[in-house]
Amino acid sequence: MTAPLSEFLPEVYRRLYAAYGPQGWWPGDSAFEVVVGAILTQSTAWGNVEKALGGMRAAGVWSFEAVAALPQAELADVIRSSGYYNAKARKLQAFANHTLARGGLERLLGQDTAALRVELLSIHGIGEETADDIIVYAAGKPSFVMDSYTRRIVDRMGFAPLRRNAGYGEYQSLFQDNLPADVGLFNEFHALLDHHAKTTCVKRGPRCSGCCLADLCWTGGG
DNA sequence: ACCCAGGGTCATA
DNA sequence: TATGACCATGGG
Repeated sequence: MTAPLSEFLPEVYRRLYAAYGPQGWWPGDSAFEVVVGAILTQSTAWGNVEKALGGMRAAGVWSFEAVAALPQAELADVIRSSGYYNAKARKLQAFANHTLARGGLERLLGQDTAALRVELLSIHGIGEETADDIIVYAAGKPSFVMDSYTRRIVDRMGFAPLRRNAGYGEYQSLFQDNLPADVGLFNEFHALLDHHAKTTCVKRGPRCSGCCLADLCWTGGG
C-alpha cells in the first residue's frame, strides 16, 4: 500500500470489526483464568482448553495456591484434554510458585508494561505471545499480541516488507508502532485477526479470496 | 488416515 | 542466530 501504516492498519481494523463485530476476548471471569487459559492454549484448540478449565474448576483447583499444592502428576491428569499435559502442568506450577513467592498476581500485573513483560518472560513456560496475552487480557495494558494467524495475514499483505524469518518483535512492531497504544484496540484487533484467520481466510496460498481484506492482499505472487 | 490447533523449551551447529 | 525434536489430546 502506498498509504502509511498508521492509516492502513486502522482501515484493516475497521473492516474486520464491521465484518465480525466485537469478539469478547478473553473468555474467562478472572485474571487467574486468563493466565491459566493462556498457558493451556499453547498450540492447542480452545475447545480442548475449555474442558481442562472445567476440570480444574470441578476439582477445586482454582487458585495458584491450589495449583502449587497439587502433585504435578495429578494436575497433569486434571488438564489432560488440553494436550502436552505434563509440560503444561509444569508450566502452571512454575507460574503459581513464582507468583506466590513474589507478592501475588495483583502485584505482578500491577507493574508498568515493560517491567511486567520482563518478569513474565523470566517464568518457565511463558514466551512472548503468552506474555502479551497476559499483559493485554489479564493486566489490561497494551502490548500487541502476535501469533501465527496474524503473521499469515501480514505476509499476504503488500504493506509489510519484512525480511525472511522475521522475528516476533518485527511483526509486533508493525502494529504497535503504527497504532495508538490503546489496550481496547489491541484487545479487539488481535481477536478479530484470529477470528478472521480461523473462519474466513484460506490457510494456504498467496492471498485471501472473497473476504473483506481480499483487495488488500498481495497479488505479486499470484 | 492425515492435519493442525489462540507456543515454548531445549539441544545442537 | 536459527533450525529441529519434542511435548499429546481431540475435532475436522
